[in-house]
Amino acid sequence: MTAIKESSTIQENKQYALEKCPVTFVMEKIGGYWKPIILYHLSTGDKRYSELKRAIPAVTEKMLIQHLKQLEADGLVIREAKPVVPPFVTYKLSNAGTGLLPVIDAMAAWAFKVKDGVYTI
Amino acid sequence: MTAIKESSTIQENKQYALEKCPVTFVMEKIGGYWKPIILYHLSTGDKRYSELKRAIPAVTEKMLIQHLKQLEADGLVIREAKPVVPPFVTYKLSNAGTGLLPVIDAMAAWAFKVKDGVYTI
DNA sequence: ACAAGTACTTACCCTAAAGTATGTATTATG
DNA sequence: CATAATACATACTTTAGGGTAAGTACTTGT
Repeated sequence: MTAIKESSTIQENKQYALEKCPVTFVMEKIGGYWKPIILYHLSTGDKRYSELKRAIPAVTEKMLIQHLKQLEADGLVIREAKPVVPPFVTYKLSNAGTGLLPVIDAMAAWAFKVKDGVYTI
Repeated sequence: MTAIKESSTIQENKQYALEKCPVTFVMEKIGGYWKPIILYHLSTGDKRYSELKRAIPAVTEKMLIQHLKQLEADGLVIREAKPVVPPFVTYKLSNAGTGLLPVIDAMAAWAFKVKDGVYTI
């Protein structure tokens, strides 16, 4: 979980943007290539780690858990581990995570409008 | 506008995500620290370049035009330049850009819910 | 005995995004 | 004659994010 230099303009600006801009706040949570995709896959119900891995073949294991851990730390997903062997771990959306689905939907709606040429870009 | 290496895994994955995931498509357009903030400032009406600069003091000029140019290239904002001197350039939201406002609003709504403790994260 | 499956972890590298600093053209104004 | 104001541009450096590759622990199946 890559160390961050505690004093860099980029971090200060992130701080500024986080406080000033709710959108940036959301971006912090669901930004990155994989988080939205993970969220999407969890929106249809809980999934095991290995299920997610198979569902998103292009993601590396490092990226997958790294983002799962971040999503968990941000309270968007809930991890449940059964103390068995081989391990049995499932991930599911929390209330906050579920609350993000309308945002995801609004984004998807806009994306499809653009692709359907509704907006003559 | 930083040149991109045409063959790197990161670019291939971005491609994958762009095709598979409408959310990533939106992220491409409004991701980055400054784009949402710029969009937000333009949501209340057109602004001159210098007005934006003053309205967002933490952004550097390089970042500001770089993002404005990208937003323009993506058809989200429209640039209008009057051929006078000193230059007089205004930026405003296009239809597509305006179409994004509901997304921004949904994000803001979620962010405020989180901050108000609606979701016991 | 050894591979396979599970859910990770860790060390190292590479690249794209962000930041710093300075320069450009044009005209008005003191 | 020099400075200010406008809207940029550009060379160079830094940093955070993403990728590669390999290893860990524990058990079941062959």
